[in-house]
Amino acid sequence: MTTPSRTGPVPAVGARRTTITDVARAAGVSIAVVSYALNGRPGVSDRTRRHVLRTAADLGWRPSAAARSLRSAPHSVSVQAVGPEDAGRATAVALGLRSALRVADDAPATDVVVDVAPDLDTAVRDLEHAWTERRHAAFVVTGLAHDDPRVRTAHRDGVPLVALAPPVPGVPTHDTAEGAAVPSGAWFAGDAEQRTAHYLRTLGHDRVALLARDAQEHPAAGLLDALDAPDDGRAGPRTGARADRVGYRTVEDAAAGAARLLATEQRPTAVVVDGDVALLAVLETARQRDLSVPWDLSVLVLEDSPACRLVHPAATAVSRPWGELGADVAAVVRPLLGGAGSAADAGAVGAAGGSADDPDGPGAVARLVIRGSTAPAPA
Amino acid sequence: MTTPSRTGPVPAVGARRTTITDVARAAGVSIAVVSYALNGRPGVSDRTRRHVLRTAADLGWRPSAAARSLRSAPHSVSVQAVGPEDAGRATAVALGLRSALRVADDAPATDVVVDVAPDLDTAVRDLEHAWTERRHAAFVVTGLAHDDPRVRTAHRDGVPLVALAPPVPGVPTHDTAEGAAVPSGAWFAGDAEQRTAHYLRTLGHDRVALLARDAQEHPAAGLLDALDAPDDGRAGPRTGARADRVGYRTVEDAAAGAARLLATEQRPTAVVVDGDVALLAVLETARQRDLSVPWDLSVLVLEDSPACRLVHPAATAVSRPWGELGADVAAVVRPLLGGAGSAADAGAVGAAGGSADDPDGPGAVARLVIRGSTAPAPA
DNA sequence: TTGTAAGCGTTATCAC
DNA sequence: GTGATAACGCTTACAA
Repeated sequence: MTTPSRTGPVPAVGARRTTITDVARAAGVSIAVVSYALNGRPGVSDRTRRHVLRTAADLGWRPSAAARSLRSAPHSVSVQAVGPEDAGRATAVALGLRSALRVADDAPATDVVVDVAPDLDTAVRDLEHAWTERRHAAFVVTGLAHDDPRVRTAHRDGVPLVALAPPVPGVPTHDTAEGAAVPSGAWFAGDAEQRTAHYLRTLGHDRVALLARDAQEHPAAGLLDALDAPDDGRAGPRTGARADRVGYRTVEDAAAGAARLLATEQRPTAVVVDGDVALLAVLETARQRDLSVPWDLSVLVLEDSPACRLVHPAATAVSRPWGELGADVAAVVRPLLGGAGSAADAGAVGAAGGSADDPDGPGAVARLVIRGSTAPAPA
Repeated sequence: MTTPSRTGPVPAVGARRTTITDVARAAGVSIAVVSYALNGRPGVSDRTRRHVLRTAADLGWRPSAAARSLRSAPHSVSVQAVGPEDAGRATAVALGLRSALRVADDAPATDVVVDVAPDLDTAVRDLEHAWTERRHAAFVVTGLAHDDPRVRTAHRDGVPLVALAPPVPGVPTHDTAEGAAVPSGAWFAGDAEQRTAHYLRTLGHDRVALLARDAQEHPAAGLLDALDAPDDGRAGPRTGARADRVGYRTVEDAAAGAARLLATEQRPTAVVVDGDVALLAVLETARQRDLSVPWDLSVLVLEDSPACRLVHPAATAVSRPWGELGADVAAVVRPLLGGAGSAADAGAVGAAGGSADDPDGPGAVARLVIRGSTAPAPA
């Protein structure tokens, strides 16, 4: 496999691109043979195949994404990010997905792109448009808002949507029971909310506050429910801890919300925050009020980050391995890519999704990383 | 312009997509007329045009990106992010660019996608591949590494690359002098480094340390140069402040680096950090050593963020308006989009880029936001 | 003003 | 095992 020139000759600026027709002519075969050889399909002799491959490399041939997806299904996957806050998650998922999708080094490139939408409305339109134009083989979303319109839309139109989120009531999951040919549905990403609620309850916190961005994210909503409900098995005397929610939009909002939260006499014994911004706001406010974390106040973050490890005390956080979740998505998405299987293979998606009715969902689930910012509630 | 159904009928799941052929048949005209009408080109009577547009809307027609870019240039722009750290920047740029690119509400969608690469090598390959496949009309990169291979590659292959970064020595800028038909080159994003260096020098800091990620980013490199050099005009007695550089890769590295930096007797009077992670590391270390910021130690951040406003004291930071820079890119990129002008319009790029030889580059430049973390050097 | 037809680069279905 | 050839959806001469 010694390629004479690294990536083929430099394509001259204005030059027409090399097509399989060029390769066919140069190799002295027909374009059909070239197509077969290039796609690793049977029906070509090994000698011819090698010759064609070599010629293509020499000529610096590269597939045309447009022409390819004109005939067959597209070979790309879109990961959607809603707003700048979502960028980290979407990026991590995209990286995990693309590394899992790569099989050979120079295999028919399945590319993973991130679609970044300013807001949820735009995100919905992006999704509809991209789908009706069949721009991508599959769509991945991560930060599911409460009753997210994207899920409804996708379900209605049959969009191959993979939602990386806790199960959404009323939306079909990837289980075999459903067995739909279209993998639209929600993916379980661990039961971190339940475990978090249980952990806080075990520590004796019964006044818990939630400081989270205004867009109602599901993790937060799930946590509230879990806190309000009595513990699963042993419905002991302790009723659910009462959790209050404070929303914020801007950085200043977050700081103000934290201040308001800690000002009251009946201040919470634990504050759950949705990310870095709220974490820093709470820590700073606590410092100003001479509240010691974790002894006077426990703080728990719903999305782990480098900042959680750098603040003092380091923050207990729910760590969602977005990269690994992205990698898990590869299995669901692969059958949809025009590549090997034809459209008749769509049924196989049900099988791939079937691995998800493992109670823990995909292999990688959210974990609660306990650090120094949480302690038993003050007496 | 009252569209009967909002976005047209729901395309049935397995159904073939509606093509201009369908529209033509339904409207009782030829496909050429439909194409002209849909693209707002002259040569169709107003009556026919309205009829066609209406029919297309009724049928829920959407253009096929693949088919379109098979003939003409693609209508999409790619913004590249290298690694998770770059995600925020790239996302902001993409959002600014796409909002600036949108003219009408349902105009021929130019879409902006983010390509996220795990590392620089992959990024270079991504760029080469996407370009040779003519997947996008233009490519935008933001976090230029020192002597970034992407710039060289793009220059060599004639890739329409817009680099949002300080000027790179040896790489042609978007000035009219160059006048190349291909807008490959670097874009000026303000002289924040010089101003930062000047500011620190003015405050009397002559032992400055830089704590930055190992990938040599240009902002950091530029700052070092600026600090080492004597002040521009008045080359007074004070020689350049000596700046030392400490690199980090992981979060733990950053903390260790901060500790090492502040442990020495001859510790710097000011530390410049490249982002949130390093900022928190330095602040926490300072707190542990009972160093008061800013009186014992000044801290300055090279990339503003919400965290900079939430820590105490709030951190002085260079604020780069990536969203606005992205919007500025729209002017450069527009002529490249297959849309209105033909390939002959390529020369117009020189004109658009010409606005960049305004000494400040694009309209939006980096600013130094002075907050509470910087003060005169201790005596 | 409108219709016809020739591509664009690939894949897939035939014959040979 | 290989070679023609017809799609795919759209743009664009050029003809009517």
